[in-house]
Amino acid sequence: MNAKGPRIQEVAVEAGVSTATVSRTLSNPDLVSEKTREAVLAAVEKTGYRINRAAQNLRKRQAGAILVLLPNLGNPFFSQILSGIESVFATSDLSVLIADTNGIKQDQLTGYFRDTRADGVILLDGGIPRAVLNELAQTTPDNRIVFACEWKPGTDLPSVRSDNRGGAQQAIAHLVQLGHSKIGHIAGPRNNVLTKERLAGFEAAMRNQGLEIVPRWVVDGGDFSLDAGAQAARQFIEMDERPTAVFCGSDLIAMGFISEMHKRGISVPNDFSVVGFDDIEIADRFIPSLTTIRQNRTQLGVLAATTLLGQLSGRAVAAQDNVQLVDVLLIKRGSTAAI
Amino acid sequence: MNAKGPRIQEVAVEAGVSTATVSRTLSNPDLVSEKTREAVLAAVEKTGYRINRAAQNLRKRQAGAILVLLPNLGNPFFSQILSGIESVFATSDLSVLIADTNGIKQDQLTGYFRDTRADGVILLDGGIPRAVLNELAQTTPDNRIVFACEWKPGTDLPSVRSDNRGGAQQAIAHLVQLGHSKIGHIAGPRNNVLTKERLAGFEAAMRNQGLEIVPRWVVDGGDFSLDAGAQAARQFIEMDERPTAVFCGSDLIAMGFISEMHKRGISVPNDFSVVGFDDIEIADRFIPSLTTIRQNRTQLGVLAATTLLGQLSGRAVAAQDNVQLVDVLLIKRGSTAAI
DNA sequence: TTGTAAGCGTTATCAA
DNA sequence: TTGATAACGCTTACAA
Repeated sequence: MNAKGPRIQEVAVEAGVSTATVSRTLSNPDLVSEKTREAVLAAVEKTGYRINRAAQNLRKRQAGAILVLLPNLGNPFFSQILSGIESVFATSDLSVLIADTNGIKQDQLTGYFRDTRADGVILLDGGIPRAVLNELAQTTPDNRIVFACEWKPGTDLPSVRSDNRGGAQQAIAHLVQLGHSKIGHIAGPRNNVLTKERLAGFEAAMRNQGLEIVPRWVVDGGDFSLDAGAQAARQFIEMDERPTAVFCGSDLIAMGFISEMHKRGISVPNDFSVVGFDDIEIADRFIPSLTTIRQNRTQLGVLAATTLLGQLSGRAVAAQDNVQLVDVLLIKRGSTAAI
Repeated sequence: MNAKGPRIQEVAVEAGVSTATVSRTLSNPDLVSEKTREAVLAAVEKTGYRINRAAQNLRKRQAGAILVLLPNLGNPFFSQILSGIESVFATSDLSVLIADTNGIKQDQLTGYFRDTRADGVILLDGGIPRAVLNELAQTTPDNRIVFACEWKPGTDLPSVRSDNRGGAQQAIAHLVQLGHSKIGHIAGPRNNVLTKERLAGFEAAMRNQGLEIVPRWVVDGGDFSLDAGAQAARQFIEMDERPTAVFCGSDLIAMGFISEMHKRGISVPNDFSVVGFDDIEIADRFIPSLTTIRQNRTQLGVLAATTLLGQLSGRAVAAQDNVQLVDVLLIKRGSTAAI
């Protein structure tokens, strides 16, 4: 900012007190007598005083901001989590910084901390290199890093996540209930932690139901995209024997799959039952509407933000709260049918 | 930040120069002899020095950040513009702050400036109250506000926008080419500036083509959502005489419309041709795939960011560049067909 | 080309 | 409960 308004000194003069008292009134009103407090507040009002954040941050040795690191800002899935995060910090006086890990270089990334640009970080990217994470952790002694949605196995940083395994199991249970026993899975990106959890949930559920896991029917999506689903559909089409149902690692995969099948004249749910994961907005209006596992993205964001806010105010995360699991919900729609 | 690294003084000692020289080396390398520059850089490397942004900002009387105000962070449309913005600032040393105007109160909003939290603003929300905008403009003498995507009529702030009228005209021309003459329009939210432009484009195109604008066929969507489209579909179904094609104010409206029509046994494109606006990711995989007007959202963000960055470095926006129009593109797909 | 030193606008310590 | 005052870590005249 260029246009500079009144400074604390002017307020002090106006109120007939010292700058220290003005400062106290604004940050620790209890330390000040009611009379002075009123006088100061009136002077603030009259002068239109606004605190200078840079000065405050310098003096308090803080950044006054938290950083949200996303793997892909253009992905609506992440931006909805971001929305939840933002809603929490909107009422604090911390600013929310964002950065996309997509194009970012390693040293830039850790620079965010060493630069004193952020007092804490919310990581939406479980794929962050361990070296970077280590450096982040080093420069933030009190563990001011929280994972949301994704996380990094082998680290003990607090994280907020959906019940991915449970979701997969609900999906399979639903398909079994509809009479399916030949069930496939289209996974997400191979090294993604969500992919692994959902796959593990799928396998556990299949075993529990006494169903055979056919390796050819468990295909690698490569990523969570529409194209991944379309690609998988082509693989299934070429098989001699196909499953009657597939559980997909994401809604986009599911929609890409259905869309490609449709092009080839194969109908969902008549020829194939399909379950997605996420419940993105369009799922309800897709043709057919998509049966899926709903993740509460806003809540993921809100919880992560609340956790970080707690840490910043000195509250340590209790050991049993280190992993906060958010329930998911099976939403039955038109893409699944009895066999 | 708590963990405090080396300060500029330590680097100076290490390099055997004054703090002023270190500062100069880092921000104005040209003012320093090559020999000293190398010594300083080596000292920076050795000590692991990182600048303290708060101190720098205080001294330079700046915020070191720009603010992006979005009407709805959860909306993928906006977050993709945000992605473009972020990519530009990632290489500057300005941070990108975000705030959602959705829940924000007026005084909080202007507070972002008076607080010296941001050196400039990119506004994605044309619906911002004029009072707020005025106050923003007052506290930012050099017009460090840029509109992206939406804008506020009657203000002369720089803006970057898609060619909404042109897009509407392309849509109508396409439908006419397919033999349609009974064409309706499902508009977006009534007071939205994009809605008005697209409606104006629709009307102009219809007149140019010598076609009648049937008032009943121009319906108010209320917003840009799927539900708005579904709601409009119900209205059309009840009509005695219907158009053979509709141009929609957004892809979501178009998909909601198609989805609802499908439920009622009315087929797109056989019974209805539908054109959307935006070309969101799913448009290509929707069933039927959606003919639409593609907006380059990333470019909108990039241009807005570049414009603001220019203003922050003192370059005024040339009068003829005050409105930067980004071309849109008709994407022909499966939701439109010859009559 | 480099160094000295005076702030930038707060907050926190200490004393009153 | 309040006030003086010394930092916080950097940049930038001005001087050398």
